[in-house]
Amino acid sequence: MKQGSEEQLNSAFAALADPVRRALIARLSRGPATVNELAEPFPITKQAVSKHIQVLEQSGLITRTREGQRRPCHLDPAALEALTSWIDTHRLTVERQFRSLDTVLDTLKEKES
Amino acid sequence: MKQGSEEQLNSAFAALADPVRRALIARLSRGPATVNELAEPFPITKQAVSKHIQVLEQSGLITRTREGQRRPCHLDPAALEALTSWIDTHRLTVERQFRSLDTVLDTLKEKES
DNA sequence: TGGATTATCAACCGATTGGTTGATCAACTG
DNA sequence: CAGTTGATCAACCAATCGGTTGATAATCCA
Repeated sequence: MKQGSEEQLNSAFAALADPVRRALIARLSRGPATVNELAEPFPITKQAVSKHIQVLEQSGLITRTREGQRRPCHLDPAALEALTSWIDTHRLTVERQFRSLDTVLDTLKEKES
Repeated sequence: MKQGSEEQLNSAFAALADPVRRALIARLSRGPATVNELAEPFPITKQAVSKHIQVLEQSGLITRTREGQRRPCHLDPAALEALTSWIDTHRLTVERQFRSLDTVLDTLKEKES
């Protein structure tokens, strides 16, 4: 599932945009689980959940192993970290920019008095 | 644009899933800009960019002010922070879980020897 | 072997998305 | 005032999305 980092961000953010998939992530953060286990709490078909899981897998947010007929899902913290990293870069940039604007305003105020 | 926090996450993550909108975010992190300024680098129509901006505004990631006929856009760092907060919660949970699994494995290994 | 369990594939459907063109609105400027 | 500029609205289109049902594959178990 190799992708450019741009496509990684596309698919990972898109994956998180769905509340069902976010609930799956939340569940998997507490430990691996199979499709049936993951599907159980939802009022939709197992096929629909299976599709959601494939979306998560393709985005790199989860990985899957084989255990006989089961395919347990595991959350990948590194993939999550890549997202916070992108967001934080820009958040910090804008916050820095705000702070330097504050400094300018403070300086002007000082000159007034 | 009041929404439940669930819908906030839906729309904010969906907003970040598009590379054009992420580029707009990146641009706005370096300071406010108008629609025309934002649209200039893109090979799509100004109307399309205007739609992207409306998506970003609805998601709460940006806010807009009035300056005569211009509508400058401003990036909201708090909205970004809400996203990293959600992601980090689950990332930390799964990392904690990994560490405790490691501990169990180490304990087993010790018993072996 | 044959039946249950786990999971996916395939085809389809309605809604949403990202883009277009053309018209319109609102505010500045001569 | 008329013309230009900044931005949006409206209608449309192809592609994607989230869901369904039904069939199929693969593994386990008795």
